[in-house]
Amino acid sequence: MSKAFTISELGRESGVNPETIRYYERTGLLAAPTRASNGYRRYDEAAGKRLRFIRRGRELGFGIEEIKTLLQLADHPEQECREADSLARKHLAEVEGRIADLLAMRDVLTRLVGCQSGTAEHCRLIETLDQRNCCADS
Amino acid sequence: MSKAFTISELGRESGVNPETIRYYERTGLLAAPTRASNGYRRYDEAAGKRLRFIRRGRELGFGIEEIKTLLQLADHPEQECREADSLARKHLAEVEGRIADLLAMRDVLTRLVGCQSGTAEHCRLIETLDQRNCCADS
DNA sequence: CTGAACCCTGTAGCAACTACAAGGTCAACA
DNA sequence: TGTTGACCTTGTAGTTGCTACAGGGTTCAG
Repeated sequence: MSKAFTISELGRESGVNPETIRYYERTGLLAAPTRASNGYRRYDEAAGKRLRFIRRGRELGFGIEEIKTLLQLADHPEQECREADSLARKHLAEVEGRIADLLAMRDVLTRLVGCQSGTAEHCRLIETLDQRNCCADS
Repeated sequence: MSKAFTISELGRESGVNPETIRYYERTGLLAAPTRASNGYRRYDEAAGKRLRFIRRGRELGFGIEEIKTLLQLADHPEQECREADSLARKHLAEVEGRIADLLAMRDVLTRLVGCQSGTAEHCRLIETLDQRNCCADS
């Protein structure tokens, strides 16, 4: 009925490389598929859908364990989605924290690049690392 | 002449934990110090300065190998600082790339949180992961 | 003299892959 | 028919920057 894929076909179709697919199987994120008579993995459309779910979750920065939870929720539509929402909130807070850290780095780095000093002697970057309190707000 | 520190004193003084200091020594980032008669590492002020340099570099997001290069430059003030500058630029570009990725994640997540659907059936997050092309610009 | 708080080395774990090595399978082409 | 090349399999080790032991030695205070 539904088309069967080899691991590399599944990979191409869902944008995940085959080694990563095997890794997801090892870690229990993706169920082990049936095997062809030669031992090759055979995937169906449902596996593709699941893998795309995983890829999108990764693109949003969710970790493997978080995605496992989300997959469980997706499999049980009658469950409350409060858990998914709190997971998303928690994750959003982390993302915002990382953004803040990176913005602080960017600000300092922006001030440091474009140094015209010929030698490292008075290089802005080196001086900053060497003695100044580069991240102070004073 | 200059005060000697144990590894934990050095750690407290420079804000790096002792296990990390040993790790930096193993990877060649921090030179192996002299040893006391009991085999304990003995650090001097110079080591503290070097370690603070490393910590600041890490706070700016530089990798270990990059910091090794920067330390080399700091040790040779007569060298051209062009290398430091190009390293900083390259790193800044990476930081900006990561910021862009995280901002995109944040935008999507912001739209997804606060889902009021009682069940996972129509949960915004689950639906997004499940079938929608969450990152499309269409 | 006993216990806490250090120190040492070496190894293993984390996240999320990625990259082999060493072999088996299969389809196409000469 | 042979052989080439692209796939598939498993298992293991590497990546980055630490962190966390285990299993021992040392030092110091009470």
